[in-house]
Amino acid sequence: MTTQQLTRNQGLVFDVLSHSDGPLSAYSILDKLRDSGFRAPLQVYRALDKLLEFGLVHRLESINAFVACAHPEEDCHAHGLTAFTICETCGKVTEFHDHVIEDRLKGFARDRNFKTGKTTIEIRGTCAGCA
Amino acid sequence: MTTQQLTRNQGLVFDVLSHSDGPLSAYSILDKLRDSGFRAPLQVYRALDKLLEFGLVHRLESINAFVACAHPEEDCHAHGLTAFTICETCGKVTEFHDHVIEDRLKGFARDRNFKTGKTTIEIRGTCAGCA
DNA sequence: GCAATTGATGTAATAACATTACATTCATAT
DNA sequence: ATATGAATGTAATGTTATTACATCAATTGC
Ligand SMILES: [Zn+2]
Ligand SMILES: [Zn+2]
Ligand SMILES: [Zn+2]
Ligand SMILES: [Zn+2]
Repeated sequence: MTTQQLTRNQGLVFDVLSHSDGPLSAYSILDKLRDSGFRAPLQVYRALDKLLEFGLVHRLESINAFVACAHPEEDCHAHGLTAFTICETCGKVTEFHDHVIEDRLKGFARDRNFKTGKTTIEIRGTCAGCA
Repeated sequence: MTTQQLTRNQGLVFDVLSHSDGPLSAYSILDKLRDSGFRAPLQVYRALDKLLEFGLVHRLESINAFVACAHPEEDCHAHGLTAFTICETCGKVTEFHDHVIEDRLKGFARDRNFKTGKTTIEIRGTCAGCA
């Protein structure tokens, strides 16, 4: 999936997210898109659902916010597990992939016959710049 | 912290959570405590804040719910990082601790001078019983 | 062409989750 | 007894997310 074949609403939402320097809530995305004709939360949530599906956007569960993928040109899903650091001071989000952690979690799930769906790894704290 | 020195509201909330077979939202805890005199969400949230602080309860960020710690007699905070599997079918939650993952995340944070606060690891999927 | 299907959109209403603000009560330490 | 800090009661509000229903657009099969 590339950014080319997005619908208008999906493209607008992705554009807002990828030009933001931090994660945004669905409602702040909505506010930024009022001038583009957005009127209701559902317009944002529907676009986000698709962007998440395409791997162009990530949802940060611990702060109820959304962030553009750090490498949307690749298929982020293909990287396997994605983990994040989230600075609680400046909002900066860093995305990373760790195969050791991934294997470890896979092993734990396999040992217990737990069928893994989506996995969340989020570290909240303070980034180097804000320390 | 043991369960002895809890206030009335904290004790009631902990009791509801520890007798539940799955995680509960703050509002469903509230509903279960109406007969005990609870009237407002804040009564639940305040008790939960303390129970989280004491390490008697965990918050599941990805489902906006709370669960009693699997080993409240020990100090769960002392175990370091806590990770969860969450069955999306039956709601069953399993808590586990993995030092390899913990060290790996610590290393990542240290390398980037990221000061770690709270870390969330949650695997949503299907448990063995529901497969 | 034209119905049928599917995916996307617009809009309103509502549900679910969480916090702010302020007054009061309780425990306990001086 | 009184000052302090912790806990509580209550109402109002703020924030996040979904349901329901109507409409529109692109695609497919005939
Ligand atoms: Zn990504
Ligand atoms: Zn920062
Ligand atoms: Zn625990
Ligand atoms: Zn299950």
